[in-house]
Amino acid sequence: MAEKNTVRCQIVEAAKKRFSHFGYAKTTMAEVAADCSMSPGNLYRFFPGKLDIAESIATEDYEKHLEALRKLAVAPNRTARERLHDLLFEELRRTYHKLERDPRAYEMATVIAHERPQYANWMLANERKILVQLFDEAEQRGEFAIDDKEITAEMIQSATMKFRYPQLWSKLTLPKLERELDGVLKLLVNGLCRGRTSSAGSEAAA
Amino acid sequence: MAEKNTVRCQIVEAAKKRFSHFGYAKTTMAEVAADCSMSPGNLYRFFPGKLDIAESIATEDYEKHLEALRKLAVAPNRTARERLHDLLFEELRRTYHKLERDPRAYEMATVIAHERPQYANWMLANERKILVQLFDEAEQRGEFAIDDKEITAEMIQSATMKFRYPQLWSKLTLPKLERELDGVLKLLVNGLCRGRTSSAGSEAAA
DNA sequence: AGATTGAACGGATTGTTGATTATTCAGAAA
DNA sequence: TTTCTGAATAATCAACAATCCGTTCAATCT
Repeated sequence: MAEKNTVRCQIVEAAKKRFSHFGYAKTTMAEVAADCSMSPGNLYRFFPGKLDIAESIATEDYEKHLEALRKLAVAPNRTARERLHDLLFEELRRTYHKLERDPRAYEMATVIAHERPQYANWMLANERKILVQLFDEAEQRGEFAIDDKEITAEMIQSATMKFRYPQLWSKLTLPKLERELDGVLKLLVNGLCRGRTSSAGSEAAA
Repeated sequence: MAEKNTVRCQIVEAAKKRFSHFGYAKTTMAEVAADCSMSPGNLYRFFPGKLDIAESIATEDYEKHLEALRKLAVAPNRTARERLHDLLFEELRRTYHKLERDPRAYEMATVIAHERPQYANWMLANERKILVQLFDEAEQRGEFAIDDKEITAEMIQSATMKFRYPQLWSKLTLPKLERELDGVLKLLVNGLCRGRTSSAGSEAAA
């Protein structure tokens, strides 16, 4: 990813600096080109447009996140329930901290989400694959009983939507969001119906 | 509600016509006043401001909705699960159709949500009361086993957030939303854990 | 040939100005 | 006195001009 195509990388790095310092809108293609000692027109031999540079930056970061999620999904010595917990919390915390720390990230997320609606779907689909894998394993171990794993993964995503882009839909603090996610997860795992009161209560949330 | 304070009512009715015909922004206080044969200044003896007229209209409509929900929550000859289903579907369908039918409603919802953030919380709290009542009954009948009903109601609202203001957060069609809500509800009721596969499948969704 | 430039195009954005409108309040009507 | 008015005010909005910037491409360089 960082090896091939050095010029592309140079452009991405220059843009990364500008975007995070001045924001996406306030950065011009001419500036990025100048940082790379080339003409604006030449950028278009490497990217179809400005937005694609932003997408490239976002994707690079997201791939790291995905890798972290994959690790959590197959962590040894953890129950399926615990691993599901870890996945959802990692998702919440990463997004929360990213938007908290860097207000520019919010701008980029908004622009990409608006101009490339499919991008968010692609991310969801990636994470669904991880969930399905987790469910497969959980079923073999007899922890979960799931009809259609792909559909179930979609439902989990539906139900945890509020925690995926936290500060977009509420002004809640991270601790409050964590408590809420923990509650939702407990419900999703145990259900409302009378049955196992699953001795394991909520895990540490602070 | 419609009896006392005839002048207030007259104002609300005039505003209702204007708002739904021309929209909130394109309606002026002077026009509403003229429709009531009074001066603009006089409106302020009955409402603190323009937004409060809109809120009044919204609340009047919402009270009807709440009443419908209360009825569904205590419908005889229905299991708790079915009543929960009815509540959530009524919520989804009402909002969906309201925004579908009348683009002006979308404008008003947006303005109120933006200028009066507490309004949405008030609505959620109202509906939580209904959920708690439903849970109380369900527990007595042995259908659900719930620790803290108030918290559980919050979690249900969290998990079904996507279906509360449907076209705000997705471009899905009503049938797709209904299928998804059905899936989420099934998960919330039964849980992921192996246990009862609850012979009752999903109820009619189309 | 292929790679690169930078001036030129047009769509979007910004700043400015003038008009509109929510809200107030001193005073007129009842 | 209480109820209402409508002109005054300050904030917002709409329209227009000027500028900016993403993108293209004919010309230049290697």
